Order: sequence, then structure tokens, then C-alpha cells
Amino acid sequence: MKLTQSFFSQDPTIVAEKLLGNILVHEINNQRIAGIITETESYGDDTDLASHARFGVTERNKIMFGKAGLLYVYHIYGIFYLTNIICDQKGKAGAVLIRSAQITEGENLAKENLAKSKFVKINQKLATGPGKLSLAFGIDKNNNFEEITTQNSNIYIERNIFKFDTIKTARIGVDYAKHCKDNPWRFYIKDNETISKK
DNA sequence: ACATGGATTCGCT
DNA sequence: GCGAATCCATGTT
Repeated sequence: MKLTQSFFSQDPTIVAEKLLGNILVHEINNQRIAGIITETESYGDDTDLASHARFGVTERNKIMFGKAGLLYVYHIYGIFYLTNIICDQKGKAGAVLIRSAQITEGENLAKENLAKSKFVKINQKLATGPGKLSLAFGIDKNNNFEEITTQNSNIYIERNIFKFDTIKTARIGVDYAKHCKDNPWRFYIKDNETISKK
């Protein structure tokens, strides 16, 4: 069962927390890469000084103001693509960054994808950290703007509820964000091995 | 056209 | 905990 557009239409902070434990799936040429989402972060509107939306609407970030359930994939450090899902109501900027997952299907394909980059080391943890996750799942700029809640979408989140403890901390890599840098908008599954940083 | 910087990763201390 | 590597795409001329 795919997560719906109405699920993503909520406040990104709520979506980020609720996303934990669900399954991220990418179907490529009839092969599936899937993994349990173990770590997320939420980014808000122009009041969030860590969000791309803080500069107002630009060509790159306009999608953040668009409808929920769209994929926002952008390039960073000249090296990686990061995978986000647009949240909240249309017109209100918001997104959730998928930071880590525990691969459950398509491990070999994920390894092949990781091997395409000389900047990652291939080890047991195939999708820890947003750069590696995007690479492992084969998500890049071609998937930007893709809708993940339609019936025929190749990328989607599958509902998977189970019991675990959630840890909330400050987001990673946003020291520049002044008073917003300590907002507890990063969520991860307690005691999970795939978390990028403690 | 072009200068700039970054929601990272890895390896060393 | 820190810093280098690395380079594309964005945002601004």
C-alpha cells in the first residue's frame, strides 16, 4: 500500500517522524530496490533558516512550494544527489530529507549503483547518509519533480508499521542556520545500525 | 557566461 | 572532532 498524497500534505515535521519504519521502493526495469527508512529530517518554509525555501522562490526550490508527494532531488558538493519529498499544502514550502535506510531488497543492484561513484566506500551500510542513499537507490536529477503517490509511480513509500523508539535531534550540516540549527527536526530509529551519525 | 558554495563522505587525530 | 576532496548546478552578471 503506497503512502498517499494526503499523508504528505501534513506539516513536514510530522511527516518526517511518521515516515520512519516505512519502506522506500524504487522499481527499475522490473527490479526492486527497497529499504526501511531509518533516518529523516524536515525542512520548512522561509522561517526555517536551514531550508532552501529561506531565500524565497527560485528556479531550484520552487518545487518546495508545490504539491505534496513530489520528489525534490538536488545536487550538492558537486558529488551527490539528495532525495527529498515535498510536504505540506500547496503554496506552503516544506520537505522531508530521506537520510538513511536499511536495504531489504535489491542489495546487489544497490551495490552496483554505489560503485558508480568514487566518493563512496561500499560496505555493509549501503544507504547510510543522504548521498549514499540516493546513489544506492538509483535516484538522481532525472527523478526531480517525479510524483511518488500515483498508482503507476516507480518510486514510492510502502506503508509498514512496526514498533520502535524514535530519537529526535538537531539536523546535520546546518550550522549556518542561526537559531534554527538546533531545531529537533531530525528523526531516527533508536538502536538501528544504519544511522549516519549518532 | 561564470564565480561561488554546499541538507556530504571518508579518513585521520 | 576536524578538514580535505571535489565539481556540478544555481544564481547572479
